[in-house]
Amino acid sequence: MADVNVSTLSHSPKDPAKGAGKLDDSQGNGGIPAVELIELLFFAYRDFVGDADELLARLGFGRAHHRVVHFVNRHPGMRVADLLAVLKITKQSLGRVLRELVDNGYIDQKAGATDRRERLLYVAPKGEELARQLVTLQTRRFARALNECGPGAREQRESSSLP
Amino acid sequence: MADVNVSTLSHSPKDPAKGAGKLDDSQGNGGIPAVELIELLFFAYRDFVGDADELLARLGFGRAHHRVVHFVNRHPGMRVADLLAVLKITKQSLGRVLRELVDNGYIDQKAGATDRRERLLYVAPKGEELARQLVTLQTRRFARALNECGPGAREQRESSSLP
DNA sequence: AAAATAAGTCAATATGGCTGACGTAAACGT
DNA sequence: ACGTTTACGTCAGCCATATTGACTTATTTT
Repeated sequence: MADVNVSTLSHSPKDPAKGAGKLDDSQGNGGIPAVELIELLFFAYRDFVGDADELLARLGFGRAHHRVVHFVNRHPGMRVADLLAVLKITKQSLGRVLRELVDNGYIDQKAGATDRRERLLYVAPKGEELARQLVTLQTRRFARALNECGPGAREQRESSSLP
Repeated sequence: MADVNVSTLSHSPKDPAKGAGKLDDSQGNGGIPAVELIELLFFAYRDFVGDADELLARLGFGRAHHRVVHFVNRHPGMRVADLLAVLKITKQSLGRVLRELVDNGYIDQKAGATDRRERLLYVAPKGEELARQLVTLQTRRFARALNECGPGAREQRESSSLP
């Protein structure tokens, strides 16, 4: 499950990067074609989030719950509006997820001190523990990914996994 | 729409990184806490894919179509099985998306030369043009993101957008 | 000839987004 | 003090994308 692979497809007659355009290297990315960065981001996100998915599924949660727990853990006392702005989803979408987390004791809500319309969000102990486990999982994957990106990683990648 | 922001939330009483664990720095990530990398990946993916979504929506397509066009463009002649392995979805999920792309003339299928059960995938001219446009969009965003990550970017980020 | 493989398909289901409409409580403005 | 705005919640319905399971068709392998 660790295959952040890009280049080794069994049947690839021609391949040569096509007219894809490179990034202006003045910013210091090592002249990597943009297309490769794009793919890298796709694979990173796919694998990265996959690990956590398994743990979450056992609790009956999904990625949406993950994101909420994560950000509330990182920014205790944030308002619902803040969370909406960060996630860039609608309040209706958030609503379901947030309610489940509150009902199951992962997130606590408190009315704001100065403005009592606000519902400030905090992780309950249960939620903090979950956040910790998720971060651990993802940190491990990051460590593995960075290992593979060390010196000589490129050659390694060229000749690994996939079909 | 360029806000890859993390740290500036209006109501954040306490914040101090909590017990999150840093990556072993032996791999040369600048000692950035893992949690920040995790968030960075989330924001990157969210914004990154958002640009393309608009263009795709106008064609009646979604992210799934994007991924297919992208990978087929990158690896012409790949088999359906290869695509499934790369995307890590089921053939039923791929089926619908692929059919739409073929029906609308973005993707061509040819029976394999040696094994005629295989349906080798190629982008049609229409598909190549779409892929080109999408890469251009994403490359632009990458360029912008890298700009913001240049020297001094950290301080900039601390004092920008969000609510 | 039989078995395995590549692909396609039907059907049912779940998740996580969305829009639109509406309700409630609290704060703000004039 | 009253009307407006804000923060949040919720009902209802829609859509895109993913899932599992069962089955078909063609073709290759054994």
